[in-house]
Amino acid sequence: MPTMEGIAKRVGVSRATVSVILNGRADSVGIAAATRQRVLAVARELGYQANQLARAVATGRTKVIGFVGASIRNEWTARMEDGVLDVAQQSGYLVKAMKTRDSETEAAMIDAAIQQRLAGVIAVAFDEAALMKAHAVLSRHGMPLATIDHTLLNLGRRRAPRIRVFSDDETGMALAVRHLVVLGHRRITMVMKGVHSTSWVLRGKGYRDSLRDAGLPMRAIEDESDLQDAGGRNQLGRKLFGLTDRPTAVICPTDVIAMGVLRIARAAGLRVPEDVSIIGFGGLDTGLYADPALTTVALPFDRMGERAAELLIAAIEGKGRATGVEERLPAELIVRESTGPAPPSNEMVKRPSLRSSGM
Amino acid sequence: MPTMEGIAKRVGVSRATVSVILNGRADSVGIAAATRQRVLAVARELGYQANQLARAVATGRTKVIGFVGASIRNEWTARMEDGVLDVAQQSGYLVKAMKTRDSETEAAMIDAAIQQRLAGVIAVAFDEAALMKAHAVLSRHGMPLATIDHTLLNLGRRRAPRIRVFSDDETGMALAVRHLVVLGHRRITMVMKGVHSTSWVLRGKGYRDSLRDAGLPMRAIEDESDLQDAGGRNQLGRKLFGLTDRPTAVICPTDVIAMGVLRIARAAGLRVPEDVSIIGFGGLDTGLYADPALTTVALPFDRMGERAAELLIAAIEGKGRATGVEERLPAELIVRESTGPAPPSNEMVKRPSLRSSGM
DNA sequence: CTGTTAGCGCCTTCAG
DNA sequence: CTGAAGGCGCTAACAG
Repeated sequence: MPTMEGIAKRVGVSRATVSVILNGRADSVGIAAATRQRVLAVARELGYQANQLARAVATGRTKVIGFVGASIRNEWTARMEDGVLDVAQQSGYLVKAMKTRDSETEAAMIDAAIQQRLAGVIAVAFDEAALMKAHAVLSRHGMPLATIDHTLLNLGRRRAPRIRVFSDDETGMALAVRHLVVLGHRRITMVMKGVHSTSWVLRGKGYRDSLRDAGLPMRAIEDESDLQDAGGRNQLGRKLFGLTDRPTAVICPTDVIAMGVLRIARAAGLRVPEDVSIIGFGGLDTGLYADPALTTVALPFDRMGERAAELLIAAIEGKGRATGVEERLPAELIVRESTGPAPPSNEMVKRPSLRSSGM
Repeated sequence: MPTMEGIAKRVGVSRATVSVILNGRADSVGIAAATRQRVLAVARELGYQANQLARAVATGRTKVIGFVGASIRNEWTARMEDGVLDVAQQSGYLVKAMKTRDSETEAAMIDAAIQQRLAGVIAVAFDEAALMKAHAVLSRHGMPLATIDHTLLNLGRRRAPRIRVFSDDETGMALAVRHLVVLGHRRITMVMKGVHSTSWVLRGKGYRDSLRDAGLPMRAIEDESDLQDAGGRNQLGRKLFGLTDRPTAVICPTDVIAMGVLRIARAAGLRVPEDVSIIGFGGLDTGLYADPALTTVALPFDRMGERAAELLIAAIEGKGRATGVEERLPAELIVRESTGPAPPSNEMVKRPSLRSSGM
């Protein structure tokens, strides 16, 4: 564990000189090239590694940001963190990853972030109350906060403004509807499974508004059954395809639900996309491996992480706007194989065979 | 940004007293309850948060470990990190996540870890040369290293022994074979797609050995085609099901490949599992959403992360064994829907219909 | 029980 | 161009 002190006396200069050289300000201050060479050589020889901790306490700033979210176990959160890591690292920042379970641990992690004197933190999908508190605590310590979520909370822009990055779920859903309309679909239903978050609300709104704009009838099917389970699939299957005017296209609020609907359709003897088109939402990897590969509206998770990090770092380095920054990132339609032209209307009366097993 | 100094003079005691109280050693040292109350009260009132950085430079130790791996974008790496986070946090440790791309960034991240004076680091799937160097550098600074991988490198156990956690892919594969054998399968082939790592070698070995033990003929099909692509699937389809004595079961080295084979089988008009059983390897989430849900050999990614963290922290705190620690974690067979009894032998001659499109 | 002193490794004026 | 001095916030003996 070589220290500047060591290098200094080994070379025969003051440790201040060593400090200047090792921090790259050698020429702005003016150091003899020879001296610099020797110092650098000895540093390398000794395997010197700056103690960033000591440096941080001395300067009062750190190049470390925090990423705190529920669980990296979800593909979307993992992709966000991945994006954060990418830009953080290439900007010379390190990231501390923290996992939360409830608003209690959320608060605990915020405290930890402060104790570590992080330069800023990125919070994903915080509980509203926890978010307010986190913002208050953080801004009190002058630490910028960036969130990746859909909460519309106004946190006040006095001290430290919030940086907010989120996806445009509403327009994304409109993309899905338009895609189907262009393909000739007229009976487009959406499967709903409760409302899990603001983003789900937005997806529902996108569906309704676009359908209205297109002058098409809207039909949302509420369902709470477990699609991992044959019985659950069977139940949704009846609601979905049990009617004579069954939909020619179904929109799902997530890719996982779409995968379930894919199974339901197949079990009902419906071909995808010939008899029915199915479209997911999210753009998760799993849709790539579906049969047929899932058409979906991809959300820019990686990009959201990247932007949050970029904006946060800009704020940390004083290059950002002082007022609150909000950035809505566009969703993108990825057409794969589960959507196709609407079946000719005479075929539309064809009733699917609803077996009670196998679904 | 209240400091101990501030609290001290606010209460009217020395900052040493404050330090003792705030570090919970109040009664082991002996402090008047009244004093303690006041200090604690003021600390809370001021919103005091200890500066862990300063504490670290003073004590020379940190409660921060590093997790460095290729990309959290892969479900397995994400799950490992998730496991690490779980045990680290509940042990009072924080984790710094670092992403590497090549052996160059691997080395850079190791340097960063040292500069941050981390307590230890967990490295995932490092390049062999980088691993050797990392171990050398780290042990030179007295930092324990835990790896999650299959490299058999002997790094010497002198200074800091390596902690190694890995999955038992070989036995896992034996589980898969046994499962199929019990179901009556006799023609079990394995799809190989090059050898990507030591773990793949182990999987192949597990397949061959178990098959030999069962006295069954072995058949591994080498294939490099892209299963995302219909043409690629078609190609593998011919190799797999084009023969008269087509296999009744196929084993895949990964779940993603298994998903592709599922598509191939369906396109060939083969029912799964009635006509052919398909089994994956890995236990990724995507297999859950397959149709039929994929039977697979699940690798304990989360657990691997947990164990690596537990072992590393034990080493950090001096509770671990001084010699190298190796831990092989068992794989687990998860039977879902893609495997079933072997078809009666008279059916085995049935040739699948090989359409050239749709596969 | 409390205060004093020294020091962790580094940074930052400010004289020489 | 270089050295000395003081400080960051906290810990760790060791006296009072």
